Amino acid sequence: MPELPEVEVVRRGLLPLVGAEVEAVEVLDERALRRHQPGAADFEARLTGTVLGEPARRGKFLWVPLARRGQPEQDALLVHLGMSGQLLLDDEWRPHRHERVRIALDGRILVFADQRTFGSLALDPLTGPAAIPSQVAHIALDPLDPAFVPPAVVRRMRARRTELKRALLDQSLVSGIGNIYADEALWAARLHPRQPTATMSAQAARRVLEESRHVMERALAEGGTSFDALYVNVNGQSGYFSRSLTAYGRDGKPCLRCGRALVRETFTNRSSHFCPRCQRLR
DNA sequence: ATGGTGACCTGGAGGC
DNA sequence: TGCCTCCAGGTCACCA
Repeated sequence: MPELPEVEVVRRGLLPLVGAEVEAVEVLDERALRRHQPGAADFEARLTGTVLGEPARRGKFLWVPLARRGQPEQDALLVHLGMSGQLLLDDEWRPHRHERVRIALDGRILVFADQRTFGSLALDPLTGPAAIPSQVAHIALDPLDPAFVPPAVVRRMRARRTELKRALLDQSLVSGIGNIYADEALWAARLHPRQPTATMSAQAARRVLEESRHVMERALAEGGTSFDALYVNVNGQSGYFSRSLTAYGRDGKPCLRCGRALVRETFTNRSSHFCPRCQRLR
């Protein structure tokens, strides 16, 4: 499932396309444009003829600024991979399972494929001094962003009256963390997923943010995580990182620190995997 | 402000 | 073998 590291791998895979001009766009499944209200015809018409700028990312959102010849960048091609989205870059077109959108640029083909169709492309205006797509404006900085300031996030986190895992998954507090890396970071920081944020120490809050950054940096170094081969990076090569997981999906297996069997609990419609001995409520 | 739930989807796994 | 139900995930809308 694409979380921050996987999205960053895709962003890097798009770098060779900077300066490429979009020659043709074909939307094969309009559900891939759920974030683009005006619809497929508008998307195809407005994307065609643009020149790609340098891809950027915040959290799990990825975007490519678009320029028209002689005009400044005002819009971006926004990409959210959702659960199963892939961007595939090929020298020639070949059919692909779950293919939703095809973009031809400078002799190459960029394919957006997405089995579960939770992902979406969109054309979105760049807004504000930071030139962020409007749909990303409410998304907080992620732990890998150079502008990420841990003490500020610690303050905001402890001011909330909610549970820690809920806070980690709240993209308006800190972005890029999904269910997998949340469980990994909580295990590494020895914190219980249902720890109330209001009663945790500032030190504990700093620790879990640090571990979030660390686990995602490590995943990035290994090329991203994948579980069911749905996730493929921009060149069609599968990233596979699951052997490095210490908590997620390991319920019933021994904790790698203390040996106690990890447990799985469901809340907020999600599974949490944690060690009942190492990760106590405080 | 916060929590809870459902909607959006597909296909793999497991039960019978 | 086949049919059925359940489950996974991220985001957002909506209601309490």
